[in-house]
Amino acid sequence: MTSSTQENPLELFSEFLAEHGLRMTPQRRLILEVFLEHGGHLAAEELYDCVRQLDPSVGQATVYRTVKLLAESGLAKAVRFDEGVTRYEPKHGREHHDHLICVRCRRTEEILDERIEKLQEELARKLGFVLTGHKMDLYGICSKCRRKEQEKD
Amino acid sequence: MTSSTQENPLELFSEFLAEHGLRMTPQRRLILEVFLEHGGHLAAEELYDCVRQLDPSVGQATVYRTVKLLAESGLAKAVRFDEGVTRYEPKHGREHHDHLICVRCRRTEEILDERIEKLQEELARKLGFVLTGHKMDLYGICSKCRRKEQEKD
DNA sequence: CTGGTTGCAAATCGTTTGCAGCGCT
DNA sequence: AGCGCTGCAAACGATTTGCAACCAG
Repeated sequence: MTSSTQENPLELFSEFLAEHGLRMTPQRRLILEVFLEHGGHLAAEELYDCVRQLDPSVGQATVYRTVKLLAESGLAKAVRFDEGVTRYEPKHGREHHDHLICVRCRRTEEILDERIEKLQEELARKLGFVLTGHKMDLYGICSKCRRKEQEKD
Repeated sequence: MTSSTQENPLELFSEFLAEHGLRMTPQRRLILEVFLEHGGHLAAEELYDCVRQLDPSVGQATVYRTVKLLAESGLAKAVRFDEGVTRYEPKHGREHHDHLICVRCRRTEEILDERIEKLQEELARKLGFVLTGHKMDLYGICSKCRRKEQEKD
């Protein structure tokens, strides 16, 4: 149970920082905690708002810089939906997944389909590419929002 | 051959404008022409550069505004890769497709796999969503770039 | 004429960066 | 002491908006 993939994120982040000649600080610790606790797809700006409530002295530049480090360390993953902002989701110990987003209420489901993943590989290989990653976002209207719209009619 | 889906884009755009109480202008005509002729995934800024070469009096705000109208009219489709800019591709009369992007040289292939499309529908339906659209970008290294990298070793 | 359209410049949004001071190690 | 870290504010790139002059219907 002490295998490296199950170490806690804080330690992993500290290790990453140390390996790169960087340091763990109270701000970074706090930002990481808030980020992990929230869980969802947080924009840097939103993360900043959350962090500020716990410690108003933290600057937004620090949040932006830290969230980038989290992405580099592999603890966070940057995701971009059809808006103009970069969001981050916790990645440590989590399986790869894609997203199903409700265009009305913005609720987001995580999805995964092995058959699709296989077909993606196959498709890329046929065109001479070696896949390094992919993103797939499905947009639709969730059942709750459809119900709401029917009530209006 | 005069069916509405095969009308030429200029007419379609004029119709769209008229239906919305808007007007066709020389600037809009020029921007549409340049956009269609280029064909690729053009950012508004790049489109502005092209247009400016033909008519330096056109302002960039006009280009940004027009490209948005094109997207609303259905003649263009906004695509966002992993950069920070919105690109537009001609959509009129074109089949839906996804993208396979080389992370080294940024070359982009258009791809389509019916099996994947079907699975996407199925996946969404299972979760109670009605799909309105999707985006799938595959990232990889193309054969040309792989060859280049091997030469360096 | 009227109301949409234009170019310009200023404003905005999300994000990055320069810098002087601070705090680990 | 040295080097990374911080908050601040200014800078940034992409995009949007306010406005007065302009022009299409």
